Amino acid sequence: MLDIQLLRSNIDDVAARLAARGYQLDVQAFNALEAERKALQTRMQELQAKRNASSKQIGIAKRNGEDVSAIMAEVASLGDELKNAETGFDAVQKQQDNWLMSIPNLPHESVPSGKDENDNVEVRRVGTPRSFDFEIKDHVDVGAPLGLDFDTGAKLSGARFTVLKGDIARLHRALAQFMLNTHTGEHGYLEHYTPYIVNDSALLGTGQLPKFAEDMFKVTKGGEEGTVDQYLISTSEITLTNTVSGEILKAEELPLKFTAHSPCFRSEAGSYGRDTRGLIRQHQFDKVEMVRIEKPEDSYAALEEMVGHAENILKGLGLPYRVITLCTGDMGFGAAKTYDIEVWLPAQDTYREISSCSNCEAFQSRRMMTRFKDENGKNQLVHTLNGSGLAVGRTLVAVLENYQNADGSVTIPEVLRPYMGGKDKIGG
RNA sequence: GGAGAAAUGGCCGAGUGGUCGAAGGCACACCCCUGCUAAGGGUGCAUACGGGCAAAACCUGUAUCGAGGGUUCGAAUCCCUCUUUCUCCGCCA
Repeated sequence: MLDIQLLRSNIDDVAARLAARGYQLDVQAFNALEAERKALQTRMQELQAKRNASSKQIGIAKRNGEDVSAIMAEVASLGDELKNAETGFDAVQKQQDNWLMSIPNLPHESVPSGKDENDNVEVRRVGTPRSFDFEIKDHVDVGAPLGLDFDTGAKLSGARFTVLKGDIARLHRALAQFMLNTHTGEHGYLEHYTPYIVNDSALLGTGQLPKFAEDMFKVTKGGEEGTVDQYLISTSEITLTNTVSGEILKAEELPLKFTAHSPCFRSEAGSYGRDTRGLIRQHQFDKVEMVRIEKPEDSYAALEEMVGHAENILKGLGLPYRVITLCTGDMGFGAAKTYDIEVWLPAQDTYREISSCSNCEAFQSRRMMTRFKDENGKNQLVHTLNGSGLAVGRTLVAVLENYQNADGSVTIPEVLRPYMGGKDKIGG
């Protein structure tokens, strides 16, 4: 959520910055709504003040045993007018809130401007794609004999669900373990285990709602709609970030660095026909997530550091990758700046996204009301960051493709072998 | 699932219809006093939004005592619904 004060004082500037990310801010509509709000609020508050003053007088008069019928009559006449003013104000306020909640974040000044993914800027490439002296297979064909089973997944749950069996299930688990151990042991993140079902308030906090309900899986308890809507998490960014919603943190507690391994559920609405083959785009996939709660002045250094933490996983696994800065037009709703990490997939002969690290600045904390007390004792909104470290399913894809051998086996990256009972390869 | 109790400021805790945004204590900040320590005295100390202001300081208004509704001229206090916590019973991995 943007600061409404900024909209009030600098709306043209805000509109221009939003235009860079392809969002048309309706300045006129805002100004009209704002004028209406101001008039209604002033009127309402005047009436409330009048009522409060009269009620106070009644109290005093009664205590002194005086006659109060005159004041009673006077204040009674306020009733309807006050009720109307309150109703009107509430309606406008709600309209303004909903609208505000649907405006994306402002891009940071360092973000390259551009229209779509073609305007993203490559920052660096690390590692050299391996050259193969045999006909390579994609991960679907490499994985099939090892226990990668799309048919059974489809039988159980439909398209975009998969069953992993045997060594490949273990490899999948090994990847998550390696990531989690690295982030907790070497990067200083606190491991969390969190719910996979959350209330809508959490999704409002991190920005999945109100705008992106169609991307989520909604769940019901016993088949009945409860008093609050609940959803499967699409990322543990939601739970990790919302652990501090509504809190006023102490400055010395910051930064907070959280990590969790969780499944992610995404309806993938609107992606029919895209990445239908294989594990790339699933309704359910695992991810190890990093979340950081930072002081504003530290958040951009933290973003760089967190990208480095995600990169360390790829370096450890020996997978070639590149880091790109998303342009203004390609960033997600809540991000002020995003780096994507793309891993080399030899069968696709291209780099594919495997991590996304974003600084949301105060966009989420303003929605969640997460603040900290600064040196002057003032409450300031924190900055929130999140990043995949990494998407486990896609990492599995990358390992299968990059480490495949001519005989159909897959070499296990060195760092994973302790998790694989010491094996150096599977299959073949 | 059943029965009961509870939810108040950073924390503890008083407050059952009227100068209550809320006593008191703790914590915290500043000042005074005290030759250390401890104790004592004073002052300050919730949040959001609106208006005044170019802005800060400040002044002022409104709202907020788990959430949402209701009764009333007036609600922390009464009524309803919900949420959460605790105790007991049942069920269950």
